[in-house]
Amino acid sequence: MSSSYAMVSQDAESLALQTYSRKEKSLGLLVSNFLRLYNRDDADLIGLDHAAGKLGVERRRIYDVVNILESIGIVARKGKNMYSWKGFGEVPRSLDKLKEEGMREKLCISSSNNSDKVLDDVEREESSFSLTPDDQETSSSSKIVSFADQKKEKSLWLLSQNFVKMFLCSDDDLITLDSAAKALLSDSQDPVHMRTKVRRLYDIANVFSSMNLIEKTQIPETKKPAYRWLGSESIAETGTSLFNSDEPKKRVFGTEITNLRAKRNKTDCSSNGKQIGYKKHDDENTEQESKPAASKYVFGPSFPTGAASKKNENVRKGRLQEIESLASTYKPQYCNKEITSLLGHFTETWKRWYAELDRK
DNA sequence: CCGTCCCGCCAGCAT
DNA sequence: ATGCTGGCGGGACGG
Repeated sequence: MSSSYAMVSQDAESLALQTYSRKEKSLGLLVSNFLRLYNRDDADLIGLDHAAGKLGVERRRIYDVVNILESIGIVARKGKNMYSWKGFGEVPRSLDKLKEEGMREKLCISSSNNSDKVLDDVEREESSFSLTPDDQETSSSSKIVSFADQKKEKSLWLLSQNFVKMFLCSDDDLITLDSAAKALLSDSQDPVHMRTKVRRLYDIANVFSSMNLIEKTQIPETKKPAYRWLGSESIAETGTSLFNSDEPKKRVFGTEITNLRAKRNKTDCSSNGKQIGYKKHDDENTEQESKPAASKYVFGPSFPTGAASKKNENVRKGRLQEIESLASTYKPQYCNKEITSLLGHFTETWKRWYAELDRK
């Protein structure tokens, strides 16, 4: 049935498929793009749908990003579907607070030691920031007395903060996700819970890594992967690196890629009734592959949204369009050093893909 | 084989 | 009921 597709691009298709890498859709990458998207000027509000569309990912992923970023004050929830951009400048403040809290709670863990039962958890008190001046709220119903917060006991937001606290309060700057999970689970080392916790920690660690807040390394002896705290200076770097450029022309990123418009539909992408109306500029690619650095925006979703792993995929040959959109997406103009290096490995894939394109 | 971790189901709460 | 959130863990991917 869905096999023979007399098309020369058939090979390109498979190549694209084999070129595809999970890394292209990693949370870390998503966050990088997210940050880049909203760090411009005093970016104001962040609409979840807007972000999802712009970044080419499903809504669900935006929640992950936003929850983690909120844990260190980069964004703040404004309301339904809406977050506000606070910026990196807010991070040091948040970190200080977190450190203070952490010290107070003495939630730090020790490196591989029988832990004393630390009844961490959150108390039903506190947790009311409400700071954030400006806020033109109608000054009414703005005090969430925070009751029944038992739900967020497991929130990514809290986990993220606790993870940060560990770095801020621990004497040892190398922390493994296992130790973190163990510490955050108090003591019950139930393998199942541990596993789940670690899974979440991976997400958080990836996000912070992509922000250069922490760095992945490994413990000299054990060789076990661990994370090292880098601090907010690194973040500042990321944030200030584009202090001048601002936007030469308000031409944001034409990332209109296969936007999964439908809410939570699943599988296949049926009709992508969108013709990618990319900016203008010819930029017919075919030579940018010689410039590894400055890889800018990374496309989020893989081409055939669901064809990659689902069964009922109908090979659409609308790839051409996507290719074009991707080409227009690639705009070598911003050169963030750290991000560039961060995306170094990714750039390879990028280039290879272009090479393939060219061949075709 | 195992460390990572993407994906999206679906429970809970809000509207 | 519809829509927004976001735990949670199956199982695919990469080394």
